Amino acid sequence: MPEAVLRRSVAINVAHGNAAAHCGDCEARHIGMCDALTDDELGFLARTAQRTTVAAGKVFIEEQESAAYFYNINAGNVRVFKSLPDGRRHITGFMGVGQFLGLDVAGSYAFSAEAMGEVQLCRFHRRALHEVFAEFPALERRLLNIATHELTIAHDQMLLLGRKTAQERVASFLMTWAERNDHCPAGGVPKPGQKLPLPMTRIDLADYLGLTIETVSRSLSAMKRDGLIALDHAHEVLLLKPQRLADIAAGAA
Amino acid sequence: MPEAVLRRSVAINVAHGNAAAHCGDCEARHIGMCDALTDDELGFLARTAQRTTVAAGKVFIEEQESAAYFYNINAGNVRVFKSLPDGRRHITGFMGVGQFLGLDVAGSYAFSAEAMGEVQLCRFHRRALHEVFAEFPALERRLLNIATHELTIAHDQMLLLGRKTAQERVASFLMTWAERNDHCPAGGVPKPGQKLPLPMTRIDLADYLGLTIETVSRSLSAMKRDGLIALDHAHEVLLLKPQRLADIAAGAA
DNA sequence: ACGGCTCATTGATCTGTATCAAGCCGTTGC
DNA sequence: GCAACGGCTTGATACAGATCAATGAGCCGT
Repeated sequence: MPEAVLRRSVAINVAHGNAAAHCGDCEARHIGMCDALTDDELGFLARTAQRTTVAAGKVFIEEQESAAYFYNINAGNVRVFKSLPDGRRHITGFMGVGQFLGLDVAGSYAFSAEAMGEVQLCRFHRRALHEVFAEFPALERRLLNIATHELTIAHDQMLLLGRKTAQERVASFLMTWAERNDHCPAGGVPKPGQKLPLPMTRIDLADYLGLTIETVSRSLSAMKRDGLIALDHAHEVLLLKPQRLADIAAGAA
Repeated sequence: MPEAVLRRSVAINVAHGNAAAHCGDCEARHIGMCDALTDDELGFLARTAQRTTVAAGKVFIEEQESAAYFYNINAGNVRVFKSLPDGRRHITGFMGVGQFLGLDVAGSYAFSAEAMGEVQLCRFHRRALHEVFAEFPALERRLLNIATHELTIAHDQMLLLGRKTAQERVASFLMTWAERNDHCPAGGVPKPGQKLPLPMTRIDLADYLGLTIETVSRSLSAMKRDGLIALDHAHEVLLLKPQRLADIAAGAA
């Protein structure tokens, strides 16, 4: 079963319970920023947090709006994007369970965020979070680590967007997505035949990789033709030659 | 006089003095991370810092090398870049006085850094810096703000690389570079006729914007032909119609 | 089972930028 | 002063990926 789908159903279950005040029971606890905190600290945090549910397709953060909240994703996936006036769009990332939204913000949001399916969020008032920082410096340390890690990812993506070919971009995406979904043994390459769910549309992929849907589709088809992947359903690939894909992703000459 | 040149000569002067132990006198004090610190804190910091000089063209951080140091730039400019095995290069940023190098690091550097001219650096052992954090949480807060700001810049650059045309990329660069050089009144547009120094080569610009040198050159020539800029020397532009340039940069339809 | 969506694939053609190729200009060294 | 070099511009051509255009494959509602 694709992990993303599993996550979504868990999320819906939780939504029916009344978990709002219990960060200790939060299904995202061990993944995101809350990992660094003790139960005491979580209790404090819970008082400043609100649970919200966002319907599929809803844009719940709009670029330019004044940035009142930070968010932590408890369930579901979110696309984070920026747009140009004529409608061109670029997706800066797909954020999943445990990930943090609203880090790169000063005053007003520099991005929009849209729920890919139904999404469960933990929402913090920005001001309240600063009080939490004062109380628990560990959280701030944790956020610095997260920001630093996202910066590295962003720089990798710049290399991809600035200098990689279409095939290299798609191969790179498959590798990082496999890693995100825990399909890579510690820094290595996924095992041959690994099944990989692609919850996003081709439009999402194109907007993430700086390509068009047709080029994404053609790149995947070419990989299929070359026996690198199998692609029976549009939203699921089998990584037949992961090492070869990793080499292409790395731009091996 | 172009600001970058001025900065460089200041740097050289300082290098001849013995400023190594006196962060309070540091010419970069009010610009970078040290801004958040008191004199006491600076004294503590000075004990863990080393001044170094790097010759023009020297690559002083190599991607993949284990990341022993953080750096603060006291004088000069640095290009930060990533490379692919076949030599393709992408410049993730041009770093100047007061800026911090080595933020997006875990274990080994994810980027290389090269001195564009002679560069003066303040070098901190990573471990020592963590001790400083423990002593002065303000520094950590400051670094989170810096990382967060860099993340915003990185996301803007992704939009540029993924979705903007060559002209839009060059116009965007001119606008952000003007802002970096304090040529923009508080969030506005530079005044018409503003002189802007371009200390980097066309190759640098191309590698920063995901283009080739020829395309950068042609884009600049087109802007010149259209009366948007004047370009008498290769390393200096006059922004004749900054508002129009800003519109192009923003992707105005 | 069927019509009507939306999304993905595939094919034909076009185009923005890359690549290839001179020439030019400013600087350095003799 | 002049040759030689490196970096920039300009022109001619090529090509990767965009755009335009069908067609196909799921999927939902009835």
